[in-house]
Amino acid sequence: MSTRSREDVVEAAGRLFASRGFHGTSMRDLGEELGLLGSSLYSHVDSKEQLLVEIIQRGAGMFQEHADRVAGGDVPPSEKVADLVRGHVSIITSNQDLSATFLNEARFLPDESRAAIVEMRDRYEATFREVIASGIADGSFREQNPALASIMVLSVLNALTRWYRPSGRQSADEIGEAMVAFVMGGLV
Amino acid sequence: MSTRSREDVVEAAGRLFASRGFHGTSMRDLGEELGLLGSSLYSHVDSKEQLLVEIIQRGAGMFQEHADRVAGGDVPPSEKVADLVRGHVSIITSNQDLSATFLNEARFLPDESRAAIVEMRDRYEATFREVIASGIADGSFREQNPALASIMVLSVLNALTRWYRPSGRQSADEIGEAMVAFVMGGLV
DNA sequence: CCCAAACGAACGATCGTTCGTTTGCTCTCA
DNA sequence: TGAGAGCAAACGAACGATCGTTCGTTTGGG
Repeated sequence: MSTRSREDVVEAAGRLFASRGFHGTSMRDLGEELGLLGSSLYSHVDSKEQLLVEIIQRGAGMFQEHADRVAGGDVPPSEKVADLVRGHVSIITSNQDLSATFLNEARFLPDESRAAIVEMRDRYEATFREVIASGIADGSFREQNPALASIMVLSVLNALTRWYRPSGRQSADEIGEAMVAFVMGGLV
Repeated sequence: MSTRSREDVVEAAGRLFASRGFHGTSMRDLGEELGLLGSSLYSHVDSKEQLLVEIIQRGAGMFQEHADRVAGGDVPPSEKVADLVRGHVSIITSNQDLSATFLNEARFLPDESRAAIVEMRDRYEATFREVIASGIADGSFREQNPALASIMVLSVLNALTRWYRPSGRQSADEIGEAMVAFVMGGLV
């Protein structure tokens, strides 16, 4: 029997936390997923909480980088919104467990790490809000509350973690384009 | 010290399941919320699982009735979509804990009751899908995949359980109208 | 005085985690 | 080439805590 890496453990934890929830997953469950005893996981990891923190930090980091890249670009606001949507869909569809755990289990983080994650999430949402506000200012979008608009856009995107299956009828790209169309229509 | 009713227990359970999750809430937590010991809850309730089943069945029932009422109405599809949206927003904003538990914790139901709930949820989504399909057929909405469109609409609505606070800046009605506008724009 | 409600001790199961031991691969050197 | 040392990985028993739940007892309002 071959040996597992720390990365294997993190990946399996992401899978189980995403499908059964953090509190619904025991270390023995996680061990079984890897063909190990629960106690053997402590050769790779300090604690169950550390696993949650690490997974969620990775998730938050992916979205953060994406938002910063798009926000820094030199294109009109409506195009930035489309890019934000496409990138968000791409991140979720190609990192489903990480994204689902980040979006659904962050409330179970220990206090110290939760604050940092909440701040990253707020910054991410602020990027959407500001881009939408610019689009309203330059007339690309109709007059509306940018905070509420950004929440609705993110709602469409984040729900992907709940229903997307790679084996589904439409490809990730097709879904991305459908979401761009829906969101742009909702904003104009 | 006054006495608690079974209804008090169900309501408190909805509140805790919504905020801490089913597996994150112990019977002793729930007792404490009511000023009781965990064991005292069994004067009102058979099991923790029964509480989850009852809360989720109530939630599912509310959405079900709403969809059936709107679907049976004699108005054009685009108006039905607006009514579906308004009613959905109203249900969530006035039954937040019930809705959140229904939408987020249904995966932890015991197998027997989960099947029935999944079927109700599928029927509810089918109502949205069929109304949207009618709207496409009569030219109110642009050509598009009705299944994907209904998922996106419901994504906007269901995310309400995650961010709506009665003390927030906009009233439930204002949010409802903003969502009608966003969704109708996304569909046309 | 009755009876539902609440108590509080206790049950077996499972939780996250620790720790001494065993396993089996890799590297070294005769 | 092969014996053996070193070491990370995995084991498995065990820890105290907490889980959902049971049950005999106490309590207090109608």
